[in-house]
Amino acid sequence: MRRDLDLQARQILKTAKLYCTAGRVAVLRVLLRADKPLRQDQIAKRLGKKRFNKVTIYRTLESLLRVGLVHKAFMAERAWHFELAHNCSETQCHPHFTCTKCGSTHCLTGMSLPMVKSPHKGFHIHRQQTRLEGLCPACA
Amino acid sequence: MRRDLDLQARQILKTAKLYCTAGRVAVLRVLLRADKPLRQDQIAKRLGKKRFNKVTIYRTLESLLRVGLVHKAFMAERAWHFELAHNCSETQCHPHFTCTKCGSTHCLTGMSLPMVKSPHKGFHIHRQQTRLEGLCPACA
DNA sequence: AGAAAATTTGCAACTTAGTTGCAAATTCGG
DNA sequence: CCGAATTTGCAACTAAGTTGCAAATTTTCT
Ligand SMILES: [Mn+2]
Ligand SMILES: [Mn+2]
Ligand SMILES: [Zn+2]
Ligand SMILES: [Zn+2]
Repeated sequence: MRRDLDLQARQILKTAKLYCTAGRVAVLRVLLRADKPLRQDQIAKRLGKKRFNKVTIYRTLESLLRVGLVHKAFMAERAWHFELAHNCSETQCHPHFTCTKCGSTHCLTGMSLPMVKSPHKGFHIHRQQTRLEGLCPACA
Repeated sequence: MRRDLDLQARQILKTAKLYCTAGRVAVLRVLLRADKPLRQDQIAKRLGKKRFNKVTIYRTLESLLRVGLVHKAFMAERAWHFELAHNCSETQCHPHFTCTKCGSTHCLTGMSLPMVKSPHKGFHIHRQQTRLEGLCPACA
């Protein structure tokens, strides 16, 4: 049902009041299907036939970020990782688990951690993000 | 008491069985005095008179990382940030707070969050790291 | 539909963080 | 002080991300 995905992407873009362009639809489709945060080069690869300039991909992600559809996820690597924000609440993104052995990363959606409460006077915490390290099922 | 700091750095290096070189002592001194994670260029600046090649600084940090004296802290920026690991437990580094208004980052040492427990079967969590966003006392 | 306005795209050139190979310099252990 | 082990600086390189601008596309207006 890729037609479905396409329609979904277009609908999302329309709702966000973003121009519905080929690039945006394609990138959004990739992100809708992704199960973990992706780098721009990974997104490019998954675009397959539909090639876009990397600048375009970055700018597309930027626009999706701007309207809050996408988050930059917090990885230990050099490059940025992007993912849809739809598994995140107002105050926290779901935790990400990275296996220290095989390097794979998993989104731990569905678990919400207790919100940290400000310990030092005067700090107002709006959002929190947690990264976990350890061994994944395959490596344990 | 900069002589003190120097001696402390040398002692630390000796204990870690690392060659006690000018570069390492200098970088370690900077980190010992730092109150937040620093990028290599920030470290370089703080070295002041004592100039070192940036490659040397990166390699120095690498060696400190190798023996666990230093951590890469988790920032939303492009460049890596380093800090001493002495405010971290075996299972978690202290949380870092970044102000969304002024951009300043604060180490929230002294608060230990409850360790996340693995929700999905098979995941073994060894370490966790938390990043907080909000308004700092000055900006609130 | 057709035209004008607004936005996005590709390209090429650029910036910056971090890496690598290698020869010269430094550190350490005896 | 000597020799082996390690670190350093340099120069060249890689890779991620950015910028300006003209051409192409999408949307809006009539
Ligand atoms: Mn995720
Ligand atoms: Mn810290
Ligand atoms: Zn694994
Ligand atoms: Zn602030």
